[in-house]
Amino acid sequence: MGEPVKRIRGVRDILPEETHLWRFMEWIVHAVMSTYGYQEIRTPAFEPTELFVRGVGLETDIVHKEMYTFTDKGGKSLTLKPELTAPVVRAYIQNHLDREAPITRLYYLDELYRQERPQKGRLRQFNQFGVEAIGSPHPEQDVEIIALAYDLCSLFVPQGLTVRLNSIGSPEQRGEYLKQLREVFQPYAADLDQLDRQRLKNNPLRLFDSKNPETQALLEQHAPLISDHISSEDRQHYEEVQAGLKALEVPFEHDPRQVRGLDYYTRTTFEITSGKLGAQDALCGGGRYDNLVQQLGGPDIPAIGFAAGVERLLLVAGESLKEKVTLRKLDVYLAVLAEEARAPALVRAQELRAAGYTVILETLRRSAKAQLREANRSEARAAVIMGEEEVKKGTCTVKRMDNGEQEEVAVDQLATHLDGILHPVPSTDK
RNA sequence: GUGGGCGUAGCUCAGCCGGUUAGAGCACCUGGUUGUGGCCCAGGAGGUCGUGGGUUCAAGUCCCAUCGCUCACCCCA
Repeated sequence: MGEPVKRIRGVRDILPEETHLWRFMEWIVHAVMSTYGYQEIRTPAFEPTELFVRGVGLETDIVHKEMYTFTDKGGKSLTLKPELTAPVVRAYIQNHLDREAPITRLYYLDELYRQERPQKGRLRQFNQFGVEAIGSPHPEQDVEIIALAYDLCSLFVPQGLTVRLNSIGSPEQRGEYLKQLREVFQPYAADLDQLDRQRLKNNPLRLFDSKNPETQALLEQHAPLISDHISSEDRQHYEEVQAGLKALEVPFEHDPRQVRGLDYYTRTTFEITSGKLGAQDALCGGGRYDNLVQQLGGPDIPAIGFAAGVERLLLVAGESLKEKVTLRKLDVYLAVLAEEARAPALVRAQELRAAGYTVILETLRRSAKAQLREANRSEARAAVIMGEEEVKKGTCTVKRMDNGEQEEVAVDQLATHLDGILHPVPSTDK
């Protein structure tokens, strides 16, 4: 036989005890998205590698070291999608959605792949839902997107969410800001640890991500804040976003140190974090990307979007979600006690299913005791028992699993009888 | 790629300063009922102690290596 084949690192099996939570979450996402007028888009699992290099940015870690890239038989470099904004924008451009309407509201619920070292809240294959609103440059669009993200996350995690908001302005001003940041920090370069010295050299914005308390203290004292160095238009935009969120009573905090890892962001960036999640505390992240559509060869159209991590939300929602989501109980366990009952039992099972009952049929030829135990274990509301006698008489024995009462009924009365047991007249119990 | 923690039954875990046939709880199976569940009682099955090497009279236990899982760093949802 040989060794069993094992699951590869960083991926997960989602077993029946959990799949119903996934279905619940997916259902909610579809429902809420449609109340906001967003429509679902599905893109391929893989794309030309170039899409991510151009869209996400060559300098980012995602492109740099996390992509599953392979060469197909034609020698073309393909990549399993590590994020969804670039593919959605590609699809938007390729299908000329910009010519259908001046604004396009898309959402997705999809699977991504990144070759990282797994840890809590981070897998190599994972799911995100998110939206891309392509067309509007105005702050009310930002507000709507953030409100939508907050709405959706709150439905799963009602407590302890924080919305962190920042504006990183436009690329033109950013160059100037980075220069300043570098200059201010240069004198302290020798005090930084190796990693932060690298950051100072390559991408000083990343210094804000440092977990080194000394670096954080230096930042506190000396670093200029990016939100103080944006253009007056950008500032105006940011203020209107904040005003809009206040009007909607979406709680948020201005986080001047928030810098996001993807190259395409402009102006508004935001994050929803949980605190109960360990080191990977972001449930949701997003922002405006006014230049991406053009950068990927489309028209000059502004856009904004977000993505939320399904696994992370489930991790935080966990137990409380399990209490909320109940499974439909099994109606009937069909026990077969004699050889001559096997064929008629198959027929009964199909009839009951056609009538809308959930039915499990015994196929292991076990003893009566074992079958009833199985009925109990599977939490069936009733056991329908068919043996020698019943077949002879054209009846079935129906046993209620809650109180043990049983009664023999004619085959043509079976559905009616079950109906009386399983759907009792509504009483005070809920 | 780097660092820490952990690998003993299907699951959760005991197993002392190395010492005799490696344990418990849960789950599973059988019986206590000619064809009747839960609770109880009796019994049963299930283990290359992650793997390989070393030290020793003797290794689940000590040492080395290796693989796996996990948390964290980097970075992100």
